[in-house]
Amino acid sequence: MRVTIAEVARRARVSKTTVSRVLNNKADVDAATAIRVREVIAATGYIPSAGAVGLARGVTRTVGMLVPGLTWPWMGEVLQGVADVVESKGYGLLLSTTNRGTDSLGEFSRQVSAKAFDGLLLVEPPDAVRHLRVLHDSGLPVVVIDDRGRRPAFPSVGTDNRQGGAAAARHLLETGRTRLATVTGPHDFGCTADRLNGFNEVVLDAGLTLDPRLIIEGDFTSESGEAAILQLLETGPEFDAVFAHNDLTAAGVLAGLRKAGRTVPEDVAVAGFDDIPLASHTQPPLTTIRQPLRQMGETAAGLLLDRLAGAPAPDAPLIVPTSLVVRESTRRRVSRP
Amino acid sequence: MRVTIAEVARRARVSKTTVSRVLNNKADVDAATAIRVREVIAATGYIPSAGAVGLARGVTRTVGMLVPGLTWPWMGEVLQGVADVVESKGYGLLLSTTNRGTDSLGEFSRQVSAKAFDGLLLVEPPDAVRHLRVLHDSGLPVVVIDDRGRRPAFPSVGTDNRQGGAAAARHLLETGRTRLATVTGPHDFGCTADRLNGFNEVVLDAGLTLDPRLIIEGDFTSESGEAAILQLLETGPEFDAVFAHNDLTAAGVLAGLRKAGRTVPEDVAVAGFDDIPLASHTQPPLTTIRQPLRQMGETAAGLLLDRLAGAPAPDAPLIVPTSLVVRESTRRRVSRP
DNA sequence: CTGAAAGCGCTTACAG
DNA sequence: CTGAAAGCGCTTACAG
Repeated sequence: MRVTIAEVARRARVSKTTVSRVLNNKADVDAATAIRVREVIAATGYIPSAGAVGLARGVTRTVGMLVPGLTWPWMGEVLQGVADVVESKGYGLLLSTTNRGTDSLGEFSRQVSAKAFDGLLLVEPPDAVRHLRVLHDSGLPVVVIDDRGRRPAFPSVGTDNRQGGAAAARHLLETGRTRLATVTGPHDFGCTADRLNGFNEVVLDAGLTLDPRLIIEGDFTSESGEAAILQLLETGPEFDAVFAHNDLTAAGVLAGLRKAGRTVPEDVAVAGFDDIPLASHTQPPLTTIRQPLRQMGETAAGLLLDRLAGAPAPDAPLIVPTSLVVRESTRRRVSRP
Repeated sequence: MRVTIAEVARRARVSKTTVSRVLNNKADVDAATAIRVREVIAATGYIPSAGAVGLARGVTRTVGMLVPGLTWPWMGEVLQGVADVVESKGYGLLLSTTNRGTDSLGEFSRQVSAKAFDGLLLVEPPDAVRHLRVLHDSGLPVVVIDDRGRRPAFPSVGTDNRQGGAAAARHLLETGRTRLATVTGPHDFGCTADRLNGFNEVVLDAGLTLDPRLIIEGDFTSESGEAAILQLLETGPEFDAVFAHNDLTAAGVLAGLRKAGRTVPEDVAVAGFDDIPLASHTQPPLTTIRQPLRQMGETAAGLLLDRLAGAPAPDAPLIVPTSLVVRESTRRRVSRP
């Protein structure tokens, strides 16, 4: 039989009110009384029912998190970052996915409306945006983890895609490459434009230009990377480096180059974006722009918890910086005579 | 302002009892009344408060899931499988990790005791086993997803490690290899023994024997795979195939062989276990024994939900079969004259 | 077929 | 410093 506050009160010969007071560390409880109550609590192993507390207090100490899918290569890191801070603050994490489509969103909306959680963490909502506006406007604190650079209307945390693109260009130029190709992400993603712009800017600064024929749109899959390279090799101008807008694409680029008999990094240098686990295991290991995924998760969760604690929403997206991770795929060529 | 059952009752000119009845599709409600109530519900967008329902009914329609870490390469698939069935049944998924050690476990135990969920899904509890016994004995339905082959005392779902090991051996022998090396998982994991035994059995059946000097213990990291191979190459007898007990280890094996100048699959064939996303992107792509991770998650969640619905606990672990995924790393050698 | 009332396990004014 | 009572938003015997 579960022990309740009434049982504790009975055993400690006080009212439920008093037990509640010591439970919540309110002042104005006689020291001796408090000790007695604490002893009973310890002896019975009493833990307040989360549901009852939530109902009485109007909060759940739970945050919801809605993600498009759990199998994406970078999702684990984000989740871990979120879980770390959420748990350390004593909150629960209620996870939902959108990948059953409308069904999931319906179910999810129910949970929201059922007040199953106090705040909401969102990863890159696919087409749920209008649902979200409603939620947000109805007072539910929302923070989005934005890997697409959409700069949403809600508080969000993202990464510096422009700076990342610039770092990639700088690095490729430093290793002596001059004919730079790019396989981008989908053109309607904000991050694609940002990465491309940062990249382009550095190239221009170096007195070079980006050949438009060397910019191919991909879709963030390795298949698209391989296809892009094969196409480039067949019909495009020569190039000595490829910047892929994510690591999966870069892996496809490596595969394509290998099939075509080009060596990396001797013939062509390849750089990716993300630094997913795969990146260090490709052949050759992949130079990439690291997204601080875990830190993004931590930051987002921290921001949400702050808002639940009453902090105002920040007026601009929180941006965590990328960093360059150099591996074999961009090693400087041995200079030829 | 949130709309409550009282508000719906007032507008529909019935009692809360009646509203509750139509909400829960009980019989014995006048058709016209029911329609009227439903209209009010639709008009107000009323959704019952999950907390209040839970308190009144004594259940939360939420399952907890405790995982050692979210960044493990195969965790995403398992989570996705779990989330799919849990969500499709209208349950919530409350996620916790153990990776803050004792803290997390304490927090988690609180949630359990606070009755924050109806049942519990466990991934390979590190040292939480005795906590678990207590929970389970106290009536909380528990299902463990077992990737270590410990054959726990609770209902569990696992994979057929023995059969997987056998399939690996069979495949390597079929490609003409005869001197088989193995880099195992930690020796105290049940899956290590099972994979090894299945492997060994097939080898014996083929009239060959496993050279004990060609069996090295690893720890499931790529570093351990690379180290094992380098050691074998330096001090061990010759070998023409390696079975690594997981894909990460196999990736290390590939790296070690490459450093030593051995080619795969020409000089040495390599097979892994798991089929994590990495496996198809190594060079050469890795033949591996696929663990049906997502299916394991689905099965475990289904089992738990069945138990919540009153089904008895199965008396034996549920075992989902592995399958062989053939890629380049074990391609048959072109026969030499 | 329907409703008043008690109860789920807490918290929180309010009164003393 | 302490407790009785109302309330959080539901469900469920029970009575009609």
